[in-house]
This record gives sequence, structure tokens and C-alpha cells, in this order.
Amino acid sequence: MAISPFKEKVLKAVNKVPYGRVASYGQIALMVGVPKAAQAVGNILHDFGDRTPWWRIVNNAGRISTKCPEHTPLIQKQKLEQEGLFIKKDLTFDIEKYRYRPEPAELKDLELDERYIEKVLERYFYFL
DNA sequence: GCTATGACAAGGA
DNA sequence: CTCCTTGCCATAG
Repeated sequence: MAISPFKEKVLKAVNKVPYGRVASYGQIALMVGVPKAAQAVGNILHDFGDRTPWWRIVNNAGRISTKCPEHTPLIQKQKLEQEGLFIKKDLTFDIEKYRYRPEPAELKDLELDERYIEKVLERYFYFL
């Protein structure tokens, strides 16, 4: 399977999410410079789960949403609990409590435009 | 080039 | 809260 630059970036971004934290599919899309490619991100994780901490990527509503038979919701739940997260039986949890908020330096590492980075940071990660 | 497909997201009912 | 619609994106075929 060919690895496009886009896929390469997505994998790189996913690998930045630290132990015990999570990021949404849309958030990863944002981090690779294509804000609306959340769905595409999900597809990529499906194909390259073996080389990324795929379990740290979740639905932005704070819910585990995988349906993949390889990487089941139960497995993902256990993986996250193992990293210290509290997840309810219905697979939902407080995402803001665990959300990964990237440092500016980490975003620069993803070959993003300076202006874009500032915009993203203030609007989505450090707006409070 | 076009269509169909998803581990998505946000908003309306 | 759930269900449905619409918008979007990168791929596979």
C-alpha cells in the first residue's frame, strides 16, 4: 500500500499524542493542515493501526466510536483505562479532561504554515 | 475524471 | 438523549 504525504503526516501527528491523553479525529486533521479531513483520518488509522497508538484517537463527542473488528471498542477502552482514563460503560468519557493540547513546537514539526499554527492554537487549543 | 465509501463533525428535529 | 442530514476529505475501483 502506497504511503502518501498525507498519510505520513497523519501517522506522525497521531504519534505525538502522549500516554494518557487523547485527541479527536478532527483534531488530528487540524494538526496535519486539513481541518475537515476527520473522516479520512479514521480510515488511515484503520489501515495503519499497527504503527500508531490508535486507541488514543476518539470521537470528538467524547466517545469511542470504532467498529473495526480488528481494533474493537472493548480493546480501545481497556487500552485507555490502562493509561489511567476513566471510561463509562457506554464508552463515553470526559474528553476535555484528557485532551492532548499540542505545544507550538510540536506543530511546527508537522510542516505547517506559521499563521495557520497561530490560528489553530488560539481557536482550538488555547482559547480558554 | 467520477462515484461510492468510511473508526468523522456539527447542527437540527 | 438519539436519529438524521449535510458537509468534507482522501482513497479505491
